Amino acid sequence: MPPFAAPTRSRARSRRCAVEDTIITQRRAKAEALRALGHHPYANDFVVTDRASDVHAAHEGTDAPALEANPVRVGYAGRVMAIRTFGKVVFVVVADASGRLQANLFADALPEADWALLDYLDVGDIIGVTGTLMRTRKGELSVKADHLRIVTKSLRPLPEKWHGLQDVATRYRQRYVDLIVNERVRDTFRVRARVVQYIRRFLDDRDYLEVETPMLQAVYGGAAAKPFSTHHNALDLPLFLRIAPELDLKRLVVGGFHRVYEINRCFRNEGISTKHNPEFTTLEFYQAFATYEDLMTLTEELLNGLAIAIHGTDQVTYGEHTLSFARPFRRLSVYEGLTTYAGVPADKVSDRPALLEAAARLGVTKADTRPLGHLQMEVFEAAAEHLLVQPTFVTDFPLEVSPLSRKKDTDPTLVDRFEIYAAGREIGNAFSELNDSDDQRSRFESQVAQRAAGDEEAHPMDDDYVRALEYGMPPTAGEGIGIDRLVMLLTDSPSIRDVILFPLLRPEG
RNA sequence: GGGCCAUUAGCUCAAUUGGCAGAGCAACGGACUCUUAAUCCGCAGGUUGAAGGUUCGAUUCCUUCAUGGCCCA
Repeated sequence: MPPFAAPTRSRARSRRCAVEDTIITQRRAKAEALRALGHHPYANDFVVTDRASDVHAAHEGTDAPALEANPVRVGYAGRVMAIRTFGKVVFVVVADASGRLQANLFADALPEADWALLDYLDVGDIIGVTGTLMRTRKGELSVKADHLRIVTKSLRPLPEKWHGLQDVATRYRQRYVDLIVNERVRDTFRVRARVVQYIRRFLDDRDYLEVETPMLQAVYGGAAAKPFSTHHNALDLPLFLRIAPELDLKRLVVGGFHRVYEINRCFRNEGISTKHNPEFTTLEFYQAFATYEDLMTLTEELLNGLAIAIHGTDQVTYGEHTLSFARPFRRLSVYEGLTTYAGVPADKVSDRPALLEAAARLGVTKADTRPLGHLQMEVFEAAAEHLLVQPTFVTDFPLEVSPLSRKKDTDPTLVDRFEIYAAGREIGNAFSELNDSDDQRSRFESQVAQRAAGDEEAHPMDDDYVRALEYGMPPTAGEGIGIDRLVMLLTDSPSIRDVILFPLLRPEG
């Protein structure tokens, strides 16, 4: 950085924060005033006995006379989301982790010392309240406070109450603020947790074993992608962050764990978009003595059950679409897709000039140098991918783009593989696994050759994986599902960043 | 990597052809014992993302940069 830049930037920062600083200064002064009154502004001794949502659930139907006749004591704590002052009555909207419950502060019902705290109370503070349940004249179930504590003094002002926080950069950088003020964001991540929980239960119930395999790998593989590189100092060893757990999971199948799965992070050193974050979460599962067709059935069951578990129906709204997860899902072979969507005649799907013509028509560039299978997939993706809105199994992929998949018995140029698409995006990828070790070795060799020819995403050789197959892997089918993309569908989120708590951004200046 | 768009008060947003930079919420001072985005009175808050340029005059036009968004690769 040029030496003259530093003072310019620091001056800009202090200027920008000048007003905010006055608010922080005011609030810090309030915290000091609380200390002077003998109140710890960061006390940790308030006893919480109730949660807002439980209180609402338990007393939803209790009317005002009943609450007066049989007083219900409540002690709860949460963040102040709104303060409405009417002289000797103050209404405070308090949000805890479960929901909101209004505290009604009456001057004649609170100790004088507690009432005095109102002078130092701001929206954003975390308070503890005890009192009895009541209903306001408008009927709101709320707490008539007989004790108020400021448990945590907040120094920074929250975003505006009605519009919340809109600026996406701030929402992602300061997710904690986003979560405080945007209810929908909290819901999204609650759904995400339920999705993962559902999947675990689904697989556990089917006797799959959950495992954890290395994220740091000396040899990466299992997908066509560029890895992150790192280095282990003690071993002086170059390492990669895994791009997929696939090869380790299949080693476990060789070892006798015939049903395994892993839900965890993968890393790909590639571009960022609404569909791509450099680190993302996948489910991968492998089942011995199964075929990719078995996995289509299993996938239908999983996604259908998941939609119903989350939304209560297999019809899921995503943007302008309604996705139907009713079984069975549509099936479409790559060749059918080339004909239907790319206008390639059915007898020309392996004809290079016909594919190049379609590629040119679709605006696919640099297609002419790629092996046939890559060309077919580039044309397919350009023509069809964005149109596959309803859940669709795309089947029968070319061999060249599937170096770990089993060849079709009926056509050795194709493999027993499918990808599941929904909302115009790939959600998952599955195949009958290649367990012929000699075939696998030669597939790796051709990958290495493609790599040498400039394909940075081609697989490197993995001798140990071939050695594992030489011991014999039972016939197996395996699948990977992008958890982030799946959660996007189930939470109606347009960007992957909406379903990742802390998506990657450039550091702040 | 390329194209387009955006960046104005803590937050959400205005600002006519290049002519005094505004509002709501939040804050601050005050009134108010039933509000639900409470209401009312008052007050304060800005080097308009950064650096240059054109101009008597720039939030506005031009260049570069930064950050973000969308589309394409």
